[in-house]
Amino acid sequence: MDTEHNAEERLLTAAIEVFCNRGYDGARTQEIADLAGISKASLHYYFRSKELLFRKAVQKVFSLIIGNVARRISEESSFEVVIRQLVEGYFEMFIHFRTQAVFFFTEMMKHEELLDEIVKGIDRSVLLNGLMLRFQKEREEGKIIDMEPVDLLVNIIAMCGYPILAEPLLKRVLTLSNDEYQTMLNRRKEMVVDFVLRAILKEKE
Amino acid sequence: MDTEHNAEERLLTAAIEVFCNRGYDGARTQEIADLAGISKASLHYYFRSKELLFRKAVQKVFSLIIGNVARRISEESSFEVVIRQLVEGYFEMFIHFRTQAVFFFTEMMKHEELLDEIVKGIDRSVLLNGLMLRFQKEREEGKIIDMEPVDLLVNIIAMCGYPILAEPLLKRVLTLSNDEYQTMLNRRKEMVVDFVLRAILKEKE
DNA sequence: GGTCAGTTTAACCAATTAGTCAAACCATAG
DNA sequence: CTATGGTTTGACTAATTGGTTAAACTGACC
Repeated sequence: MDTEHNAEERLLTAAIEVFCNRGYDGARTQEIADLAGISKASLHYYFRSKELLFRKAVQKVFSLIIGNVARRISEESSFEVVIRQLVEGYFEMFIHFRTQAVFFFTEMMKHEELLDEIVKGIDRSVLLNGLMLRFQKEREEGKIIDMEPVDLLVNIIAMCGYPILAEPLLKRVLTLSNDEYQTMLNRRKEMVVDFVLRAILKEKE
Repeated sequence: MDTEHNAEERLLTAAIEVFCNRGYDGARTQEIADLAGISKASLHYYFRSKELLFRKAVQKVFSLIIGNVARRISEESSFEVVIRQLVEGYFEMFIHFRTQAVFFFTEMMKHEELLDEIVKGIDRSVLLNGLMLRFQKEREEGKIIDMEPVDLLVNIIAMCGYPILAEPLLKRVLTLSNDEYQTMLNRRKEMVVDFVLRAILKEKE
């Protein structure tokens, strides 16, 4: 726990950690306060209620994650490079924000109205206008196979995210040790890029 | 709530529903008992504690899900057909058991020791020996590209499962209406099969 | 009918927990 | 110094909730 910043910031940071690890219902305001090194009464002074604190925490997590992705896919490089950057970007995002991502899947399932509020506030132009148009352009130029850009994007995100999100389960079902699983994850970055390019590029070398 | 079966079964069914919707911490034993139409005291009579009931519930859910997958991929058809069956099988599994699958990602992250116990009890021969060997065979015969069978399987599961698990989030980030999202999911079954086959088949038509 | 094991429940208990509040603690301006 | 505003907290409360218990109920078997 950092002890530098002011009380409000420290509480929010602590809240993110506790909510991500324990979920909304499992989180205790006392634990958040303790982690921040501040009394529980102060927590209510700043955020009024657990629910309000939760909202602020979710918003902050989401803006952190989103910022991280958008930064990487604004390039104007060759198509292959764009795919590679995209895969690497999502991969590292999911590794870095694994607990937060899992947290989103579950908590947001229960608090869907919060998602509306949050997604409304983000800038999707990079993703939707930048990236999707680029996919569309390649398609129209006949360089890639005829598929919906959105399907391609979802495929990429899925192949990057799923093995990280489902690690505890996959590891056991596939009977892989921690090391073996890590090896698999390491080779996936390159593998997914190749897999995607083979699936969509039209010219057969 | 079915009222046919005996108390124990009804409690377990109710527990699965409540745990999947609310998570372990969010679930109330009273709600489970009410849903089963049985007193909370009886719940403790049969299962001793919330924790024990939770374990039984998780085990039952898992065996339901697993059974559903294994049944579909035991075919000895052509490779293309195997891929298609696999994709359709996982797709329908994720749609049918969506809340349960999300539940697994979150709760099992917190109770990893439970996963060990559960996965130990299942039969992985169909998946690992049957399917993986088939992939391996095709690879050795030079029909498909040189890639690890496990990577291929993970890619398929990921592309089937992720869009369903992440629906609430994806729907909003991609600014798709419910109908549009449904349309996307519907075309994915065919699309993923094509995508995979293009990525792995060696001969260029 | 009587008994006995298994089942069911209303009433209760102890522990936990989100939220409150009045008093104390600053810092800064007058 | 003192007054004032924002800040901080220990002590408290009301409500919830998992779990217990003793008593009642049920049906099978003698």
